[in-house]
This record gives sequence, C-alpha cells and structure tokens, in this order.
Amino acid sequence: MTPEERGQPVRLDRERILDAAAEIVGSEGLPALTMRRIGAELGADPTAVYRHFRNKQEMLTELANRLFATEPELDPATPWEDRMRAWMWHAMRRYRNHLDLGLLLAGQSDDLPSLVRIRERSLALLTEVGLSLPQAALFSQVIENHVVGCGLFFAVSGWHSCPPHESLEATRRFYAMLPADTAPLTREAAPHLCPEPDDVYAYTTDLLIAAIERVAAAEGEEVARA
Amino acid sequence: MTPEERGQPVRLDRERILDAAAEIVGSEGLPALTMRRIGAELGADPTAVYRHFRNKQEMLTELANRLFATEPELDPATPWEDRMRAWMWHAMRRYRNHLDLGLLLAGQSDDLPSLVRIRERSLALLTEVGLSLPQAALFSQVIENHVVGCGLFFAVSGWHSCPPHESLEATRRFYAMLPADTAPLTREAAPHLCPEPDDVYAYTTDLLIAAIERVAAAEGEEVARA
DNA sequence: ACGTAGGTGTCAACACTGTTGACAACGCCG
DNA sequence: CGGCGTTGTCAACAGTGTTGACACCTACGT
Repeated sequence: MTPEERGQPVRLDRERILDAAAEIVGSEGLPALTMRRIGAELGADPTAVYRHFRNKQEMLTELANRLFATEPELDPATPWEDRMRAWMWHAMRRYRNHLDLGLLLAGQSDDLPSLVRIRERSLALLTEVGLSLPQAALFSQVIENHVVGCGLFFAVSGWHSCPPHESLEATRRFYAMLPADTAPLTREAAPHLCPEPDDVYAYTTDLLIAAIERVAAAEGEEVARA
Repeated sequence: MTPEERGQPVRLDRERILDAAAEIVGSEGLPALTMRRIGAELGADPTAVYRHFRNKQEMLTELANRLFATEPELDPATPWEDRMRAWMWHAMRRYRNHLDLGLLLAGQSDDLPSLVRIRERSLALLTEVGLSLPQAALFSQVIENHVVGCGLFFAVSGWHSCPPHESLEATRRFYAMLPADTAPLTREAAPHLCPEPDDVYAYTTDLLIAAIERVAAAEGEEVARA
C-alpha cells in the first residue's frame, strides 16, 4: 500500500522528479514535458516540483546534465583514428538524439560537470596524437563546432531517432521537378542531392581527422628539426 | 488623420503583418513575437492576423523565407577561393544572426524558394571549380551541414548579434580554476581554450575549401589522364 | 514528551500563450 | 440600391509557468 493510496501525499525529491522528466522526454519528447504532466506522472500536484527546483529552467539544466553524462568506452588498444572517429560519432549522436535538450545545453555557459568532462577527454585525444596544447585547444573547438552543429542540425531537421529516408527521397523528387531556367543545376543534380546525413557526417569527420593528423605530423617535424 | 484615428479599423495585409513581425524579431527577438504583440504593433486586434495567415506557424515560415532571401553579390572577377569563403560566411551569418528563425527553417522541408536558390548557387560555385555533379552534390551538403550547424550553434550559444567577448573570458577563468586531478588538461589549456568563434569558423571553413580544391584537382587529373 | 519551526504537498489564482466562433462593419459587385 | 463576402473586434477556451496562502507532517530542542 503506497503512501498516496493511504491518502498521504507522495514524497518527492530531485531524483524522482528527474526520473519522471527523463521518462516523459524519452517517450514523448520535450514539448510534452510540462509541469502539470510531471505532476500527473508522479501522482502529485504540479506545483510540488517548485519545492525542489527554483523553476523549470533549473530542472531542465539538471536533466540535460544527466543525459549528457554518458560517455563511450574507448579501448586504448584500437588505433587512434578509430577512437577519434568513435568519439566524434558518439558526441554527435548525443545532440542528435536528445534533440532539444542539446539546444538547451548549448545555450548556457559551460559550467556543467558533464561538459567539462567531455572537454577534458577531447583534449586528451588531441594531445595523444601529438598536437601541442594550443593546437589541441583550437581543434577541440573545431570539433565541438562540427559535432554540436551537425547534431543540432540533424535533430532540428526532424531526425529525432530514425533516419528520415522517405523524406529525403521526396525532396529529391521535388528538386527533379524544378523549372530548368531558374534552378538547372539543382534539377540536374537531383539524383545525387540529399545524401544520407550519416554519410555526409562521416565524410566531414574523416576530413577533419585527416587534417588533425596532418597538423600533428607537421608539428612533430618542427620539433624534430629543432 | 489615419483611419484608426477616425475610428475606422486598420487595414492589414500579409506584407504589413510581416513587416511588423520582422521589426519585432529584429529588435526584441523571437520570444517576443506573440500574436498579441503583433496586434499591438499594428494597432489592431491580435486575432485579425488569422484573417491573413492560417496560424502562427504559417506566418513564421513566410517570415523566415523573407529573411533568408538576401544573397551576397559575388564579383566573378575575384578568385574562386575568396568567393567561396564570402559565400560560406554570408550563409553562416544568416543563421547566426536570425537566430531561431534558422531553427524554424531548418526544421521543415526544403521547398522554400529562398532555400532552393541557395542550393543552386552553392552547386554553381562547386562545379565552377571543377567538381563533378555528384561530388558537387556531396560537398554542397557538407557545406550546408557546416554552415547551418555552426550558425545554429553560435546563435544558440547566445551570440545574437555581437561577440560575447567577456563571457568567453569568464569561461576561460572557470577552466583555469578546475581541480588538477579531474581536469588537468582543461586546466592547463585554459588560456588557449574558448577561442573567438569567428576564428574557429574561419579555420574550419578554410580547411573545407582546401579539401574541395584538392578533390577538384584530383578529378581534373583523372579526366586529363583518360 | 511536548511544542515549535521548517520543509513539503495542495489548492486557487494570475499573467501569459495560441486559437476559435459569433458579431458587426466595411467595400465591392450585380 | 441590395446582398454578400471579406475583414476587424470581442469574449472565451484550453493550455502554459509561476506565486502566495494554507495545511500537514516531520524532526529537532528543551
């Protein structure tokens, strides 16, 4: 017999609230995450949440921090390139799948623990391949732009969790039917346009990784010469 | 003596409404763009807007389409590299400055006229440097990911219109004060972290342009050999 | 053991939001 | 001139986040 069945009000804490919030966001998306919905999920009054969080924004921040705390395990035995690739893919997917929480997270200052941890591991990977600290700092930001940018873009483009295959095909058909006098190239290139987002991301990611290795090699040369 | 001063209701049309909406978004940001605010701006009842747009979403779409219709003039005499660079910068700034409208625009299918026009010019630039149509299609998407992604990221990071110089400095100080046992690299690299977003964007953009020229050159080789 | 103080859940209410249906005035066309 | 469609206005509805008053329950000090 639970407390609420005995007529006693439910007892909440930040954890229970965040659990419920994560459950709602995971199954119905961020727009469904309203205070009243949380209250219903917990069997408590919506305003009870305000006893544990100053406001919704604070709750969302903590929720985002929790969802972004997952990190991939990178086997140090695998080649650096593969680890870097895996790392960048994992980071991108975080933003792509958790959709609007990424937006929320990108929109505030960097003092969340999970974000600091990500920065640290990014720097570790970059210095490991031979980059100097200033160069690693620069590339760490280049990677963040790429990863977060693409993740947000994919998420916003309605990717949510499964690839929008038929929507790409529809756009391709739309391009193919454009008038030849205003958009000849788009019309002609239609079959090749709208490639799978994953393929594009893979291409750009490998481009960046190659660039990193080139710079690292150049820095190594310089050090060796001196 | 205006009509409303004579007691007559104001006469609206899509243009006037979009003008008011653009004015509000430009000066106070998208969150301030409410139907009631538009009504106040026009001196009319908020619900009058519904005589001209099915709902707010439709109005926003048209507004986004209008704001994204501006294109840079590229002098064909300037070197290809510079034109490409200018093009990518202009495109990124569109998303960065117009903030959430970019989000809105990225979130829907590609059938807006202004977006088709952008795609066409992108393909024109890429084929001009020697890329085959399939390669141009791929790179056009790579560029879109890069440009839109970074633009959205910058916008969401609270860039709005002027560079957040002091906020970068604050984060740098925060990094420098991290405990050495959990985030040693971040702590040590603090002075080099948080580079100006524009510098990072410039670096990545040039990286992409160099990659495009390399692929174009390789394709040229291949054609020449055959 | 009692009394009190603080923390917590509940309820009603406020200020917002987008949106709809009824009503009335306007202008245009037959 | 008569009617009718278009458009602006008003009241209202279902939502949203948030606050203050009230009541309870728990834990602590004497």
